[in-house]
Amino acid sequence: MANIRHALDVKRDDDFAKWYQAVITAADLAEESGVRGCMVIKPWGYGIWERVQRLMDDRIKAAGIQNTYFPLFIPLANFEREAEHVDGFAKEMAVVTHHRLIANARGKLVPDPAAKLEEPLVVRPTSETIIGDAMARWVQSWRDLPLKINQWANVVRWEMRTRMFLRTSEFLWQEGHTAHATREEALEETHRALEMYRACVEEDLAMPVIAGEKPENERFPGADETWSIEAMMQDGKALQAGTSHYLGTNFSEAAGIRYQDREGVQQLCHTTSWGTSTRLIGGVVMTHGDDDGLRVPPRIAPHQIIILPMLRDKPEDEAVLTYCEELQAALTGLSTLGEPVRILLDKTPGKPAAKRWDWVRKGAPIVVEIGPRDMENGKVAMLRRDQLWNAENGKPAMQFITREAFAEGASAMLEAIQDSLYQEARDRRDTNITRGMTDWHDVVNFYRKGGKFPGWVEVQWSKPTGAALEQVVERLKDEKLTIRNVAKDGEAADGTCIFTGDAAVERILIARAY
RNA sequence: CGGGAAGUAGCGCAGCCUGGUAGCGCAUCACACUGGGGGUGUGGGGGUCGCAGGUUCGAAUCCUGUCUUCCCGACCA
Repeated sequence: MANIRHALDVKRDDDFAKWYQAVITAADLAEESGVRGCMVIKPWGYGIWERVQRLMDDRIKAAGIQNTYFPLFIPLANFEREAEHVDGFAKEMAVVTHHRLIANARGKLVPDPAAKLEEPLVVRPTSETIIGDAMARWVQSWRDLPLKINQWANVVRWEMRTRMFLRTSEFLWQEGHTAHATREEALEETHRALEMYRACVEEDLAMPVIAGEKPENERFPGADETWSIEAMMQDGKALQAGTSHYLGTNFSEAAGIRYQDREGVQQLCHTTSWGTSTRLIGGVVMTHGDDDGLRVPPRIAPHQIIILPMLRDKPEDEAVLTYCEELQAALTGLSTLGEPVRILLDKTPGKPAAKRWDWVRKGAPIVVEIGPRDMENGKVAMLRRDQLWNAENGKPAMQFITREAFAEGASAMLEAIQDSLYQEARDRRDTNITRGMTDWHDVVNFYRKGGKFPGWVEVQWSKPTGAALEQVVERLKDEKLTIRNVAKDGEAADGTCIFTGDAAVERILIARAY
């Protein structure tokens, strides 16, 4: 195989964490802000987020859920009403205690002691408690149910250790909140949201996931059930890509969300909440990125086709540009993956070759380069991001095809790229879930000598609770392992528990995780 | 929050030990050459050395504090 000069100087195999940072910089997704754990999301990164938002929002609305907006600040007292919830979040909340600054003796601005808030305000880490208040006001009768709302917002969680996109102090997300008359209805909604996430992440982000229920110790604070979608990153670790919670009547009791049923009796609502965040972008990087930067699945690419005129400050430039504009016109109005194709004619000044590598690093699905000779021959030079290299000569696998043929095939090609990115990720995941281990020592050895890509292990267990579960969690923790979830469509248990030796009741996925 | 490392030009780094007011590669700018393509040459531009104090005639360099980042833990949708 020929020597390839990759667009990044860090390789995934050499240092995955460093590579991840390099992709974010090279693809111009985001940068550090100087504020602890907070990032600036740059146009290409935010453009991808806007696509994710758009596709997710369409699905949310299609499910009959309405968007709302609730305040950033939540009275501290709201959190005190649900014991488990406050336990879960107390250690990571940003609190506003003053509303004015004043210059001190040294001329420094400090919070004005006279402007101390009677009751501190918490910067929302999640909005169950304030939305619960609204639900209590809005729900009176069985006729008001179900109540289904969503909001797109920023939230703040004061994490000890942050990582761009994966765990930032402030992040962007959507949080859905619903209230129902019955447990059955609320559970149905919990599963509907989970399935919506699975579909969006697999179909739109081309990121295969396992949907399933979290064990008791991994539940959202205050939830009766927590379900998640888990994705396998290219280093074999798991990323929780979305969660959906059945909250029982816990938050209804805390906030007084009650309705009068048909018999005139007061009943507590059953509520749900579910969320996905900008963490998904980190997942896209670690799922589809390669040694040349990012590869953006066409459905979430802000631009799917980049037309790059090879301008050289020569008289024929104008004709080349016209030829490019004709191509753009021929492509405009084409539909791909159910939407109008998104094309960018990149006329920005700069050396064409340098611009090409910028787009490669950003991960635009298709780049077409057009120079004077292409124009003469009626052709385009096309580069597919998912088939970047010619392995024989180590050069970019440029394809020269007629402009008409490109325009005709562009839509199908984008669909093929979307599909191939998904298939590649799914194959990697499927071949890296190891099943059938029945002895805990085998799992320990597997991860201790597992090399760079141990992947996940599926084992059977007896679903212990309480202290017995704590023991299991400790054993896992010693190996830096976590239980991801119990796959919803997984096989039934038919053996013994790998931890206790009792009869197994279900199969769990074990992995190292982000 | 504990242990470790680091912060010097857009990116990656050297200089620090043995204080004497900054340097390299890539990127960038100008010009020339080149022209199926991340090219070549010449010449430029850009940095209050994270921030704040201190020691000193003099601090990127030594000391203290602080903020930020990365790695390992603990914690964590």
